[in-house]
Amino acid sequence: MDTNALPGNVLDPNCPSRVIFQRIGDKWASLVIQVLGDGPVRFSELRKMVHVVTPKVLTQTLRALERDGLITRTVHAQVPPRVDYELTSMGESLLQPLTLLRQWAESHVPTILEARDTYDEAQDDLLLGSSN
Amino acid sequence: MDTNALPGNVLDPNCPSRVIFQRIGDKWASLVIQVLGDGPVRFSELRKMVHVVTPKVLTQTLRALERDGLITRTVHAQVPPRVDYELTSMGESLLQPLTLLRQWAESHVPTILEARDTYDEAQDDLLLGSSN
DNA sequence: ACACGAAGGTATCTATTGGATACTGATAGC
DNA sequence: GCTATCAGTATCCAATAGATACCTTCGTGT
Repeated sequence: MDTNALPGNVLDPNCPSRVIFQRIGDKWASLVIQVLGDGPVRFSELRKMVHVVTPKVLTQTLRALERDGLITRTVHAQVPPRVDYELTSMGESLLQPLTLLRQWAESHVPTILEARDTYDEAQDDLLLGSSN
Repeated sequence: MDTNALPGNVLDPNCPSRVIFQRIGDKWASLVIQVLGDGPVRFSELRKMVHVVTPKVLTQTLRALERDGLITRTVHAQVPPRVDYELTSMGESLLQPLTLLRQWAESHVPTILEARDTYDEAQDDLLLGSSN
């Protein structure tokens, strides 16, 4: 009997919502989506904008996002090749929650950096203080 | 509201906001914070609620969140020991954007699963194409 | 006296992932 | 021919996540 007949329970590892939640939180995926918020961008531009990501990892990220229907990949038959990545409407719908999160992060930078300093100093004191 | 001139630019790898943004998106951190949204929880309870996380990784996650001032760690001097983890007010302020993201994920589960099926079938067709 | 169990972790080892770097293939321009 | 461009692969190595075993402290049961 699973306690999660609900469609979404991020705490249940068997629930797809957890996988999806973690895909959104992916190191690069969320950045890519935010970059694409201003319109289609080609591969090499993405690499420059979301620096410093290696081509392998960027490709993996883009494929995963494409597979999940968040972006589209359009190959223009020309040489040198041109490939545009663009948000789908579902991808666009993710923009707002992601932006809120980014704004939270940006507005709390000073507080967090301060907390880190305090924490690190306390750790130093522990190590040096008792000489155990 | 100008989001580009802010001191934080998640696209800049040298900017702390990117590090913080990615800490929020961490696989376990975001789940832990949501669990703590209902009040303090002890270590062993966290392990059960956020399954399946190993103690090592949970400890790493909790330490990182504590260092960033998002949670507090309270040791009760008793045997067996009791350690409670609790959101700080900053941690609580993260709850809402995180909840929005979770709700987005949960509400888009069916669409995404469908997109995956479609994508995977297309890939299969490509691979088998020569023999079709 | 002895062992056991609970809670909150560490220690250690291996599997998976991420990252750096080099390379490919098609073609247009020199 | 030689080179440059673009969108990736291929390969190898380092960093991270995960599985498992173990530690400590003390109250309780036998």
